[in-house]
Amino acid sequence: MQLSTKARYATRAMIELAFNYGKGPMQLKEIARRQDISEKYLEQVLFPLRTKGYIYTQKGSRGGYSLSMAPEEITLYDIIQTVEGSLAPVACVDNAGACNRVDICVTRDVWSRLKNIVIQELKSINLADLVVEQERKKKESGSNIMYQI
Amino acid sequence: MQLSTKARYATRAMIELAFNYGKGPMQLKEIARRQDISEKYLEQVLFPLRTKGYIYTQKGSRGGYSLSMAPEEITLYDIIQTVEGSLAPVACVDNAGACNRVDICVTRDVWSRLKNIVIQELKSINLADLVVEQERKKKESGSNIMYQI
DNA sequence: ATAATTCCTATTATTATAGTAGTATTTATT
DNA sequence: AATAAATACTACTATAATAATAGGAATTAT
Ligand code: FES
Ligand code: FES
Repeated sequence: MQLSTKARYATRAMIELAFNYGKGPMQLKEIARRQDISEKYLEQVLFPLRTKGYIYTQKGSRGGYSLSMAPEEITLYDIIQTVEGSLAPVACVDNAGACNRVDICVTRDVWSRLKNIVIQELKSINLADLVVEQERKKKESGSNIMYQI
Repeated sequence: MQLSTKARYATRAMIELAFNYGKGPMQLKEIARRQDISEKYLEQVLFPLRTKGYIYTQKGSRGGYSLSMAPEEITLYDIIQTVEGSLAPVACVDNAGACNRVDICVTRDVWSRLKNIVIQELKSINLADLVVEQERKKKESGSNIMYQI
């Protein structure tokens, strides 16, 4: 039940973009540097977020990444689901064909509920929430240090 | 966020033992056969459940496995936590030293809540619940077939 | 004594994750 | 038009975790 680093990297990068929202494109190199993530790997991690339309990329010189909608509109669920795929703890929750006796299985209902409550929780948090919370923590801790997550 | 087969095998085996509760020891071979799990692998999977005291094993001829407490007293959390270890989606939730800026991290709180709601859900279901539900499903489906999960 | 069982340890195989590398394409700037 | 700086794309490699297999030691009812 561990979250993949892919999901964590994507979340961290998206928070960077949320901080940068409205300020033009931010380069991959910069995101990777600030978050201490391999550039090439981050590139692959972010790719599906682009195809799903959460981020907009501008190619060429002075290009970069930016959110393609307001931070309020992007939830943690959107991000994690996009890079991790389904949040079902077992395959048959999404695809009944994956197990051979789904009609009589007692745990499937449990896994299904589990999936739902996780989704619900992740949907309840958007990037704007995280930015606000980040600012609050920064102020509270008196630290002006670059954040890292 | 996939559940390991280890966790699923353990759950299935424990449900078998719950069905067999009060009827003496049940052999590993029998559990493995009914659930179509490799004997040798299941042996390893069940081992920690014994050391944690959820199951009692009798060695030697006519030996076998049995629950060491009533099915009501064993929750899915007990089983899964025992074989999978912590349910924290990221390491720093259990061990603040795992990340370097836990004081200022905004997602850590999210992961922590996620862990808690999953635990709460898994704790709410015990083996007796599953046995009852299994019987109900069997009756409802009119099927007398050996169950499989 | 024997047969049937769990206990223990080591090894291997398989899969998924994480990371690296190199080239192609696009675009702002000069 | 040339150049430099960026993303896009594809392929490969390394690492780690999971799943499975194997064989013998210890125990116990018969
Ligand atoms: S039917 Fe898939 S876990 Fe039971
Ligand atoms: S401190 Fe561990 S995820 Fe942020």
